Amino acid sequence: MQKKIIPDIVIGRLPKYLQTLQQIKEKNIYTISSSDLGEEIGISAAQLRKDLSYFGEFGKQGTGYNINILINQLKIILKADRVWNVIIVGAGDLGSALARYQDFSKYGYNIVSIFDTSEEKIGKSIGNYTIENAKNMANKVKLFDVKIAMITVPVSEAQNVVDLLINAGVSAFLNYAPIFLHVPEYVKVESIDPISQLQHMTYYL
Amino acid sequence: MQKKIIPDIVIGRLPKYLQTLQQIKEKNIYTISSSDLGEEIGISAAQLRKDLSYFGEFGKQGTGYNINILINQLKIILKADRVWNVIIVGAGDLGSALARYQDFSKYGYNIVSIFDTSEEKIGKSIGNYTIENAKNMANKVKLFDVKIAMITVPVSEAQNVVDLLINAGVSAFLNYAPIFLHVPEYVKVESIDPISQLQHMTYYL
DNA sequence: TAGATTGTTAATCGATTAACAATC
DNA sequence: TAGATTGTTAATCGATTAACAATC
Repeated sequence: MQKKIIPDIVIGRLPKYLQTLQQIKEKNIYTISSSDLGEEIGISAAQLRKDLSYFGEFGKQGTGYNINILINQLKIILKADRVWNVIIVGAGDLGSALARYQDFSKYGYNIVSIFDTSEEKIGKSIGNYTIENAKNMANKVKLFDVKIAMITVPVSEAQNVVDLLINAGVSAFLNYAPIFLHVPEYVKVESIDPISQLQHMTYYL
Repeated sequence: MQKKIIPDIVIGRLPKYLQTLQQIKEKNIYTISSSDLGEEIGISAAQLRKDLSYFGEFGKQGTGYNINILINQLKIILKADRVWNVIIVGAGDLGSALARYQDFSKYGYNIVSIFDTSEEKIGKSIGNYTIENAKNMANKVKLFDVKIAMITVPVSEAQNVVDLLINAGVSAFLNYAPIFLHVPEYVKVESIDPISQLQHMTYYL
């Protein structure tokens, strides 16, 4: 029996739902309708209900959605109900800022190591971490069953690093290098490129 | 006569085209076909040609696109052919990393100031900047005709900061706070939220 | 019960792709 | 010239929305 395929665009919206629900929960609100939640997220009520309906029936007619239940369900769906080991590759300004960023562990993304190739940087400490030699990446990945890597190396290195890590078993990349990464179909890449986002906006200015 | 409206999803792809073309140019290649460029970007040749055709006829049958010409055209379209003044609000780890990031000015985004409210931080220097008192934001925005702000303040402050800056004349926000910002229709917001991107990927793991 | 709101269907809207005449 | 590749049209595919019976 084939598993019903859920559009990736729907999956991409779920984290926003989860995030917003968690913020609403802080205000001691227990229940919310699709139209109120939609407004908070900037999405139509119909789309919200449709998106959620791919995964089950989480609401109640007349009252809406129980916030705690929906939060828990979304966490399960997104596999955000567990801890993932993550590495950072590249200990420049950005990699260092990421290593110090507290929210990753708060949301279950446990940073195990930060790597660099520079002799000058290896051994130095950043926050709670000591910069490790990039030569040990593959070992560490296998040892800690790391499936997720954040890439903050220069464009010229990015594809090589990614190829190496895929071989070692990594299958999800948060990519900060402004380059399109070529990866096998089963590997996921999400890119962060502020320059592109700025250019997207300046078009309209 | 009404201006033909170009889908926002098309605008969002143009920066990637520009970026990739600039990287190809470095290899001293002068001409590229839509299928070769498409492959490099991870997009179909048809879509690439369709996207570009919204703005003009930039290619030549038989040979493809002249890379220099296309780069220049894309820069004009995206208004990336000029210098924009930008401010950073929030001088935490992330704001500081952004202030040190060299590529913004390289691509025409001139950071004029970084602001914070913390007495401890005001007056301290980060890279080439001295952290300024957030109370002076509106003045600075007007003085330097700032249209773009990068927001790295806590979630609890983000909406207030944005409201204040919109009043001062800012109309484009690169938002690093994990919250949906409510803004008037003419204001653009692009958000960067690594946690959401990680959750998007862990769904598939 | 009456009002509110869900989950879902069908209609609409929009984006992507295949195909090809035009032409470099 | 012959081969390659564009720009564009029409067909297809997919996503969003409107509407409403079901029901809390």
